[in-house]
Amino acid sequence: MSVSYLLDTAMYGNPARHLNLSQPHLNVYPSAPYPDYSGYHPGPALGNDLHHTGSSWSPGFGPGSRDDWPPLYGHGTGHSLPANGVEVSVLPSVDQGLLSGAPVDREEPQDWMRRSAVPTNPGGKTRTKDKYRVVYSDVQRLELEKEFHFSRYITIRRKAELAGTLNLSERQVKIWFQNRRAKERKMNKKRLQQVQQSSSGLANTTTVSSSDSGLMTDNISSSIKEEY
DNA sequence: TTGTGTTTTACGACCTCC
DNA sequence: GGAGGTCGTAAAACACAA
Repeated sequence: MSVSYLLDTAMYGNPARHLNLSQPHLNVYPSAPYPDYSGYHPGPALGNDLHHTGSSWSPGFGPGSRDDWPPLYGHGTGHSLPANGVEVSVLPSVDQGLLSGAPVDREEPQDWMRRSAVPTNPGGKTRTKDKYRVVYSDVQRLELEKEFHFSRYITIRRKAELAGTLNLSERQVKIWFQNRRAKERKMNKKRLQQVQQSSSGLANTTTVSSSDSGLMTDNISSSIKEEY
């Protein structure tokens, strides 16, 4: 099980999300599954709880060191994880049907506990040798991907909502979107190069004018856009 | 195992816009 | 000047072949 599976089966099969939100990006779900979401391959140990990442932060990573870090990172959120490692109730604005209806793999409690090894961060720095970065949970990434599908650029309001919902800081959400756009550009570039390589092979046998090749590039670009 | 390549968070530098 | 954008990069996390 992976997020991509969830995106394919649950996310796109349930386009009626955010209907209760005043979001400008409506009716933007593509009919086809998102083709570029291929990266992330969580292993069986990856869970769907929203807390294992948060609990993996030492108090030094909490609000004391970063203003915009959610209280989650300071521990003591008061949440108790159920046996299946998922606490859906922490996603009040998230599509509950998605979370409850999709056949999500549940990791064993010992898995998220194992991944929640709490580092110490006496210096209070953002990056330390102990914990350079956290790994977002499946649910967090799924919701971020869903939002990214809605819009490549998240609004301030939606960013705040998502941050609160996913127990991430707004900064984390912002950076996630930046990284996600970078990933998309990288994939588009790669795809374009592949197509151009194959088309250059054709150019050896058939003469293609420069204007035609430019048109082909435009077509490729438009086709890529249409995929979103 | 382990070595290696890829992906995922996170940041700094720099730029643009308001 | 602050917020947020891209670009480049560091390093952890992960996948996988040998």
